Amino acid sequence: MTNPFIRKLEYGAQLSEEDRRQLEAFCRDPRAFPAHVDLVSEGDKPRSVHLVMEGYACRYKILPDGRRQIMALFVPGDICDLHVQILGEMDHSIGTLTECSIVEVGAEAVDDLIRNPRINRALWWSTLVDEGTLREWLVSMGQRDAAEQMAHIFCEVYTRLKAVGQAEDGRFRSPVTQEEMADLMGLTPVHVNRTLKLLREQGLIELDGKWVVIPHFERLRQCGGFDPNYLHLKDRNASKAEGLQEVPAS
Amino acid sequence: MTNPFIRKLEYGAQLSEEDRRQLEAFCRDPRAFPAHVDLVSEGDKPRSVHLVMEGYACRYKILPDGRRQIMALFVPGDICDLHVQILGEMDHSIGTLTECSIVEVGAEAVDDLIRNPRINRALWWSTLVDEGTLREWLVSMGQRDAAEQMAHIFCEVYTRLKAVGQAEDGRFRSPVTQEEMADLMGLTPVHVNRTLKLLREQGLIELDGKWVVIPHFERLRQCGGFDPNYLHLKDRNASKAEGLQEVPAS
DNA sequence: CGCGAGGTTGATTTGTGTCAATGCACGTGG
DNA sequence: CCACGTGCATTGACACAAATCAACCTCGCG
Repeated sequence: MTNPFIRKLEYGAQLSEEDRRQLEAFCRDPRAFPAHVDLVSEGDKPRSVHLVMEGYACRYKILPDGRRQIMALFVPGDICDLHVQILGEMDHSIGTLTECSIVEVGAEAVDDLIRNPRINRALWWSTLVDEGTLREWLVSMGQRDAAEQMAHIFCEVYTRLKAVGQAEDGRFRSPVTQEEMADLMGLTPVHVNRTLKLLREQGLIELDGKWVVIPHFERLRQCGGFDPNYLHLKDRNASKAEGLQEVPAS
Repeated sequence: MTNPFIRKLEYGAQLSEEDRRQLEAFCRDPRAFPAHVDLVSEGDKPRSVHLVMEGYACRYKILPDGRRQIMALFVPGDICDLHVQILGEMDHSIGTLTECSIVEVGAEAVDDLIRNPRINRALWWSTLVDEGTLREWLVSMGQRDAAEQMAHIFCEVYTRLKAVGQAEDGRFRSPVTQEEMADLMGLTPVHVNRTLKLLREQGLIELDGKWVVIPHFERLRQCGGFDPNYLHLKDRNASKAEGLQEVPAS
């Protein structure tokens, strides 16, 4: 099982072999995108739905004066805009950060998935986790200083990547520039650089080319005050008990 | 029509008389809560769903060292935790800010609503708007300085209250303390006080007891860079065309 | 080999936090 | 009816984190 989408959804519901086949079919035919291009732009009428299979993408907004805020990071297995067709127009943009392999499908294909109650439950789960992640980012921006925030986000990204088999033990690829990290954390590139240096000096992270190395996760976790509960990755067993129970259409 | 829940959902879908009766029945039996009590606490297993009919409530998180971040503000018509039963445990708390009148119902009652395709669409719409609001708050915390952020949030609250008939022309009740505003904006109470003073000096707002007065909305809007598109309050006519079209179960 | 994007560093400014004192309104009990 | 306490708002002096400005460095690539 190397399909990150299926791996991710397994955390949200107990899937059958048949469910997995259905999801596999859904992911057939990903398309390659270069780095730094928009998949959807603010103001667009939403049409297709995007699922990241490889690479990193993000959700962002640009203010009239050019300031940019990244509001979500998408890693393999993440769906960017499930259900957004309900809204008349996009209030933000979605773009790639790196080269990406992306499944782009129409609303009908999503509807097919959603008719499967276990998959529906899993997709709802992923929507709620996305919201929880956004909330945690808000907490980081509001209450944590730059070092805490950076440690927190490294912990989160590592945990999310690990969950879908996209991180090695204690290290993950991060071809993200410091300027992009700045847009993500609401800081200046200069301060991102200094903060990275600080974390390096404290031995909390190491940067090895395009890899981020976490020599001692527990120390980094503590620095950022990271508590993975908001990712809800441990619920699978809890939901196994009621895993076959139908989630009401919603 | 004074029911704020129905007024709000009218923005998300074209409702029939029958739909309104169903929603009205759903809201029967609100319960009074005092100010500053939790409706749901972090770590709880989620059970009931909460709908605010009167007063203000909020979603918040407290860090181990006591810092608090408010992540969402609920005004009359807002549902706090639709669908959260899917998750094993709450990753945040929900509490009242003022005295509140709140409808508290089990998941089954929500399922009944959701079987109605127009109401289902409207609830999806409200979920997406909540997410959009959260994203906009992230932008505020990341990119806007204290004055911009405060102007922005006043514009948002005024617009949301106006949409459900809970604000008068150019003024709304705000029995929120400066300390709560601080938790909401990620600032200190002292700085909130100074920022309020600044906005007052610039004639952008006036404080009259428990009322916030906006003498000239356009000026405040411009100060905060507020663009109401993320509230998606203008979509009703757009969706009227396809208003009766069934939203697929999801 | 030279150019450019991204990374690094230092000096300085600015916005916000911190600490501490004061004011003011309201409610309660003597 | 007054005295007091309590919660919230206000203000000032000062500390500190992050922004800003500017220079320089490094490395990959044409």
